[in-house]
Amino acid sequence: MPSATATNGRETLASIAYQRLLDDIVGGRLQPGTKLRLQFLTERYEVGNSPLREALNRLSAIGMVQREENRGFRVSPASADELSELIRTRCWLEETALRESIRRGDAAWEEGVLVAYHRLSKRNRLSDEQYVSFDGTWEDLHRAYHLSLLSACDSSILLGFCAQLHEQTLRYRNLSSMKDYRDRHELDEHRTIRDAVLDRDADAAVELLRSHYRVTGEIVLASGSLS
Amino acid sequence: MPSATATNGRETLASIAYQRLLDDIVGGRLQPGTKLRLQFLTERYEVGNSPLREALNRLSAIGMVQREENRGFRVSPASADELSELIRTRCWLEETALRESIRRGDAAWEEGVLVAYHRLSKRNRLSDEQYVSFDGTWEDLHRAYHLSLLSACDSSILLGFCAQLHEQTLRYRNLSSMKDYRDRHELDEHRTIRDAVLDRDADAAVELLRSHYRVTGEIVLASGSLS
DNA sequence: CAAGGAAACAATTTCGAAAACTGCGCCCCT
DNA sequence: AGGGGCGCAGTTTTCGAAATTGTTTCCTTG
Repeated sequence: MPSATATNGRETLASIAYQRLLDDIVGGRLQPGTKLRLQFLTERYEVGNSPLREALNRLSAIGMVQREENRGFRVSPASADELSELIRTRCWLEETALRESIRRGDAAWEEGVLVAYHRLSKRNRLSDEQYVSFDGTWEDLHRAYHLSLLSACDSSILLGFCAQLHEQTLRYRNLSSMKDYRDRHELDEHRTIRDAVLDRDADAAVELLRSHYRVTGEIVLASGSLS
Repeated sequence: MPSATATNGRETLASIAYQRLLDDIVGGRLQPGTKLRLQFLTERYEVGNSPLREALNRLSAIGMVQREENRGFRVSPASADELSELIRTRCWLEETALRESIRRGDAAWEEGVLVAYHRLSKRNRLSDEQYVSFDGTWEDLHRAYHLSLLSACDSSILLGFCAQLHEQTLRYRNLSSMKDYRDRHELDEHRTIRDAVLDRDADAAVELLRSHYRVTGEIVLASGSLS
């Protein structure tokens, strides 16, 4: 099967449109503030307007697009202010989740963190082209790693909020033009965090994680490209 | 104009359906787990299925309804487990927001808290029937009071999450059959919290707020009516 | 009699067109 | 020259019907 729309079992046009729109917004291919006319979207994604409206409504609920009654949708604007608010909030929420996770996590959780880090580091050494597997993109592995750290916090609600913030900051990262930033010291940071977490050193792990986010944020901010 | 659909300027059928559905779900008039067939909803709210689907999609993004591809929507189930997760998460997030609010809040914020409490207490003394004003229902005032406490945290994202959790727990409160619980000691608790907040005593305020939520949660849990 | 499969039914999802709304330019009037 | 209203083009929103999917029932078969 060549064309892979593989997510899980069921698919509707609305979900497909949702996924592709989300990808294009997070991936930076749809610039912040862009007006999203239905005619344009219909041509681009080859689905009717009903599924598109469904997708847009769902995206507006997670803050990826803005809705104005009777005036349609546009990609959520991006600003330096919003980015720092995003990072600040993310630090708060993930501190809570991480402390709780370290406090409550069992052996299975530790192993999950270990495996997630392993996959990420393997993908980091090998380039995207060499690395052929079922695991998904680097971003998928990155997301999986970060969420695995928090996964033992025993609140799927909090976990969902953190995932939402992850997606939002990922968009800012993709908007700034730092393509090969990936291999800088990120892997070192991820390893250090992993070690602190597995040592159950909550204070150290939290400080490392917050610094990880703040540094990334500052690089994005410094790269210009934001108002 | 007799019939007041007054929110603000613009209205679409989709927004109206969204509001009414949200009201009915939070108000407990649509029981958890209820299958939401479009035909039924069309008759009940007198709008076509396109606006209804829009409303349902938006509601699913904030966790009020569940969506299963190709199988439609149902009101999100309610369980004792989810309620305690909700309360736990809410305590974490509001602790963060409240501490930050107390740390950063200015005079305008203090006055906002004061006014919100005043309106709530006035509505508490007078019954709904006596009290005629532009302020909205008791629940509106209650929500406004709680959010005013957090409003200086300088993160509209966090504030939005807290509002979402408020709505979810409100649904559980309405599901349990404690009608006249309102006047028990709630006003006392609200006053005590207000005083601690205006004294800038973060530790005390947080402890009072968390206890406020936990006690309410336990009363709801004790009232039975949940699996 | 149980199991498998096809057909009818019920519900959701999607499409295409009509209706409603917004924004803008134009004209008229003062 | 300036201000206000009218109408037109473009877009969104909504509706009603068609297509798709899931479910049940009944018939056939081993």
